[in-house]
Amino acid sequence: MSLIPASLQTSHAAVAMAAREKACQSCAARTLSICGALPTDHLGRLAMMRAPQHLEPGETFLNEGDPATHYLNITAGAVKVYKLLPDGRRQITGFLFAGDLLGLAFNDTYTYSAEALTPVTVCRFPRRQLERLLEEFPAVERRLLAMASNELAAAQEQMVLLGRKTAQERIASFLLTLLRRGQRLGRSAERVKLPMTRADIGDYLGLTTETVSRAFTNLRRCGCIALEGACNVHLLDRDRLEELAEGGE
Amino acid sequence: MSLIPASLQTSHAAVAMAAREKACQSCAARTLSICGALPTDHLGRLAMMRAPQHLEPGETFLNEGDPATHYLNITAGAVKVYKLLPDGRRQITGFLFAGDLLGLAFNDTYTYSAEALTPVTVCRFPRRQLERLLEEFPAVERRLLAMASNELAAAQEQMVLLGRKTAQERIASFLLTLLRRGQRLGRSAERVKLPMTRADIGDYLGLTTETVSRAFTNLRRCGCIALEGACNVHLLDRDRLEELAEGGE
DNA sequence: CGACGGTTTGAGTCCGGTCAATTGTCGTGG
DNA sequence: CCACGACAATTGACCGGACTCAAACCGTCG
Repeated sequence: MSLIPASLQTSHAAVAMAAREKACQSCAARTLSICGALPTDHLGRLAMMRAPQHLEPGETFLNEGDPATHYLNITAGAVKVYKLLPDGRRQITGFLFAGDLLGLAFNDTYTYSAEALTPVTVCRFPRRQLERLLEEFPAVERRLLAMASNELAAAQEQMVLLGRKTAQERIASFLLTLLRRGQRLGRSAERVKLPMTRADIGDYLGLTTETVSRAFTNLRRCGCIALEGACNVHLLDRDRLEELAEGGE
Repeated sequence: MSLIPASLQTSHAAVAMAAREKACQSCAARTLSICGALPTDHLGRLAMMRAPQHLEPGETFLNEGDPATHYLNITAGAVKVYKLLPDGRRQITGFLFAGDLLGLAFNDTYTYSAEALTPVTVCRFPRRQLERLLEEFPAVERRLLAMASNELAAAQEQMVLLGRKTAQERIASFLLTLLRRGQRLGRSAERVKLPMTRADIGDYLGLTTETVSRAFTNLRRCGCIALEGACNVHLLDRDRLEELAEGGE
């Protein structure tokens, strides 16, 4: 069964269409996280608004201060979202992965920049069109509200981390958050992949590269984790890590 | 013109009704911030769901971990919202004032506690009822989504503060945020009232009481602010304060 | 292989935390 | 009206965790 509306199926050359359909089916599948119970044909319509866009690691595809014209749905890869101070200090406000939506927090302009960490695919939804869709399907709006609520709760958790936790606790919390997220997507229960650099982790946790590295070393020495290269973390003692993350002893 | 639906007007004793109507009219007026363009009679219905509730300073009226049964609209006074770590470290995630809504970030249980800073009035809206109303009036939902978006943007700004700013910059930012908020409510453009203690400010900005106090003293010495008692701040040099807040020199 | 970027480790410094004492503020009651 | 007590705010002295600067190490890729 095709997800593409009939009206579109006949309006393009068959070859281009086939490629496009393939791409957009996967886009549509990922887009489920936004659409919830949206009828299939409209889901297809949403996914068809734009062809997915591919980005290389290091590409900045969204700039703080630019007019906020699109919602972006990450359909593959990992992304960092950050804000800068005039003197160059940087705070990463979040890492996004497949299924995440970018554009929930906005005004007239984007209030953050976004950069690909790995090869990334995104679907760009023009604000106007999506908003028109919202009027038609309140269920989508409900879904967006729920997502925004979750983001808010996560942001508040991050405030606790940034305001009150030690370096050690921050790293432990960070690893556990990534682990939980991975588990929800059906990944391993004890292995975490870090697609970002130590500097990125530092900018996310309010630390420096060096402090991040030292904290990893400590966790390794105390037997909580094992590092397999710099980017693969094996969580050996999750319970202990949970304690450390909340300041238990 | 009464805001109370006719069905309710006849279902209670006249005397009780009069008092209740008076209380709820003011509640309804404040509730505008949620309802936007909601038809008047339904706005009244929303406001009537519960009589406003009065709270004394220091009263905790919402506990992290309790089942999330209500949305709360602050109609008067000031409130602090916070999260605790097991060992008692505290992070205040926000200060709320008249017109603010509590309950946007939730799951099954509240993820934060809330305590009155001053005498406070709140309107409690049962989740279920409000959600039923949302289905009837998508405009309200749109409004909630917009509020959540703003909260998210503010939360991200706070992450920059907590992760990357110095004590001095945090205090300057804090004062300016309060000032802007006050201005939007039609208050003075150069005076800020602080209904919270230095310890509260510290727990909001990720600092200690002492550091907060020292930062105020510095700002006073460099001529940016004047303190009139501990709770009234006169912003003498707003431009300089803006520079300090963003790390300009 | 060597070059380059990222990571780890070490040595020393500093901002903000801790502990302690003093001052200020406000409400109460003599 | 002032004295008192309680609590908040300020100030000072010292300390320590995270930052800074610098060097060594590692893995990847040409």
